[in-house]
Amino acid sequence: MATGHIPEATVARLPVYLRSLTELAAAGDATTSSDVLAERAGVNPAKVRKDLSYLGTHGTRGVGYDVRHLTFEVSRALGVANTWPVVVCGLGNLGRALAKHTGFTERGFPVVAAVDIDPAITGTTVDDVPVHSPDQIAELVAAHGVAIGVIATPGNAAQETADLLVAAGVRSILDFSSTVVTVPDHVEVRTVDLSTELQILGFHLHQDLPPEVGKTP
Amino acid sequence: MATGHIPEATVARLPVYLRSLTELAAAGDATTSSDVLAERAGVNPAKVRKDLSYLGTHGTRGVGYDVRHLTFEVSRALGVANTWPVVVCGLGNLGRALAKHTGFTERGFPVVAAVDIDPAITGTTVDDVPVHSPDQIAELVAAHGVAIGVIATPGNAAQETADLLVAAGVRSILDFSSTVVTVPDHVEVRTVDLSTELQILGFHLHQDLPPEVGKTP
DNA sequence: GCTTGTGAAGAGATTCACAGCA
DNA sequence: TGCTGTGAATCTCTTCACAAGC
Repeated sequence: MATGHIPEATVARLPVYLRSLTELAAAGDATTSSDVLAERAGVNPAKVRKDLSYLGTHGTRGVGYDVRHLTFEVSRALGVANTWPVVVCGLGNLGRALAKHTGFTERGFPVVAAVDIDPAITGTTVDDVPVHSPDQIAELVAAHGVAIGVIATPGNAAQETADLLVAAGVRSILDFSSTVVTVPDHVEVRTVDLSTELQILGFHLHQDLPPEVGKTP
Repeated sequence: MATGHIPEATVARLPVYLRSLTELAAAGDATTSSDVLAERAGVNPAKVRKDLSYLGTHGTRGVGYDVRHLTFEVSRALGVANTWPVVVCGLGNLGRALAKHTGFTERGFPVVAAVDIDPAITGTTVDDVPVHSPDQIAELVAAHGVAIGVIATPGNAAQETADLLVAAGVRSILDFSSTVVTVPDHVEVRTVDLSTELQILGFHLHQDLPPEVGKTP
């Protein structure tokens, strides 16, 4: 199958496959199979094969996939050859951790700047990342070719921050702020809400509990 | 409809609705509608109505939903009345930020302890959260009734940490480690992988680029 | 009037199961 | 023989569209 449209659900799994492939290569494996990849990625083997078929891959029937070649194909599909500079907005506990996180740069997402409203820290650096004031977002985006804005501000500043990022031309936002930000259609937002994740886990813990009495007071 | 099984996709949206309802109540609104909730949650109004119908809600046709009552029903469905103590494993940049994060306690997920392998910090505290060594996980879980383990260790320690948590009786894990951890069926794992999120955004940025030349070298 | 609640249709993702081929 | 690639079946989630009812 030729490289056409790749389903979202598949896109979300490609980074996991890529990581598994890197580990397999490091372990010296030249070939692998959908079973092995599925085991490592924690999914069904048929799903792996279908996912990879969207990339126009060619594994070898009876043998499996060439690790090096598949790594190349997954990498190309994800566009990991590109570097997308990131600006982190909001330097609370989480923002600071994200600004310091070295894994981002390794994967092609260098944190080129941070932004915070506190004048006491603008002008300083956090692990070599310069801290600027929010009204410099447009300049920063232009100067560094920033592609992705990370919002780690308190909830009440999130929309405002998103507006600044969008106005500056950023087309992708990763939002940690526990709020729903509204952006134009051409901007993609992914939300990571840590409290929501815990609440989902809490829901299932709660469900497993014996039924309560007095459900309707 | 009576409170029966609630679809996963719905469960994942309930915390967002709950937050919207809290804001509406704070703003003094006594009633609201699926349109308003949909707007705030960034979803389709029909989805809101269908989601709420799983809770066995009773809005009023022609009027809408009573904010107070709906808040109560969503809260009950999520089980937010419960408190689920959390232990944070791994005190790197991210683990430290999570241990300090005050929003968790506010939502019923107090961080009662942290765990790290570095003997230099065991015995200390991070924002009043005591730091212990990993071999004390079982004790900590038993002593505090820990329900949820957060894994913020480097990838190579994640599985080992998960095993300790599971052995100690933890039934829910929130994994930030960029690895797939394997656990028994009765344990629920949710994975939050920051690099993967960026890679998904990168994929779409890359897709919007003009087609490259030399796709197959 | 206006908004809920819900069958039914539609879209998307997952899984099965087996033909195809090294 | 063994593993891929994929049509078909299935399941899940979303969206439509409208009857029900204040």
